[in-house]
Amino acid sequence: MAAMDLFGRRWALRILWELRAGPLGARTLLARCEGLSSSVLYQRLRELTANGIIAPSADGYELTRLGAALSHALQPLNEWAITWAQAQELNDRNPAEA
Amino acid sequence: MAAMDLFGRRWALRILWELRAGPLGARTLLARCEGLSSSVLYQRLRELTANGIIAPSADGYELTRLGAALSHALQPLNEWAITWAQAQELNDRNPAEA
DNA sequence: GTGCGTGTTTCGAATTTCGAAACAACCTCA
DNA sequence: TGAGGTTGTTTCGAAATTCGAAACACGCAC
Repeated sequence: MAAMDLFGRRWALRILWELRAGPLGARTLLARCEGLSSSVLYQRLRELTANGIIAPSADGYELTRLGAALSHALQPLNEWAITWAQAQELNDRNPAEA
Repeated sequence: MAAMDLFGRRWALRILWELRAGPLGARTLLARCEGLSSSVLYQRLRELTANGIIAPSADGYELTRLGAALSHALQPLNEWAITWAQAQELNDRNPAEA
């Protein structure tokens, strides 16, 4: 349940998503997440670090072993999101068949 | 990306989690999610309904076909959370080997 | 030293969430 | 009929979170 609390915070999932391919610096993360403010970014970075999911490295922040496993666990969610987006498009075009 | 926005809201994932086994009424959801306030619950229920993930039924709120697929997609995340919780326990007991 | 690119913190304003109370609709039992 | 219980839902002020922009610190090239 603690996981739901951790990820039920704005930008937490998104930050993990951006880090899945490799380490990124703080300002790069800010640039990639449009609408994310630096104050919240550093709050999330602290939380994720404290929970052993990411860690600071020479190239910025990177996923730990746990974080990498999480990234894999998030893959099905990503695939679902794609089919979900398609369903949304259909609904927008033809709201009748809800 | 819209999915991250939807789930990056407090209690959204938890509500889905509680509905995975079958329909639940609003007051039951409130009882199961300690700390969730009714105002936020109904906000989430509206959002999830608008996005075609849940739907009101005779027995309360239930997952739609899309919602059920999402529930499956969340399974790996749940498994990860278990190993994560174990790692957290270890760290609490022996913070040295971070 | 000056200028630039980072990492990070600070702070007031805007938004979100909490918490509790309330209203409405139903059902049951006298 | 109506008094009491259960559930669904809305409202509203207070507390917490997030935004947005500015600032400080540090290293590096010129």
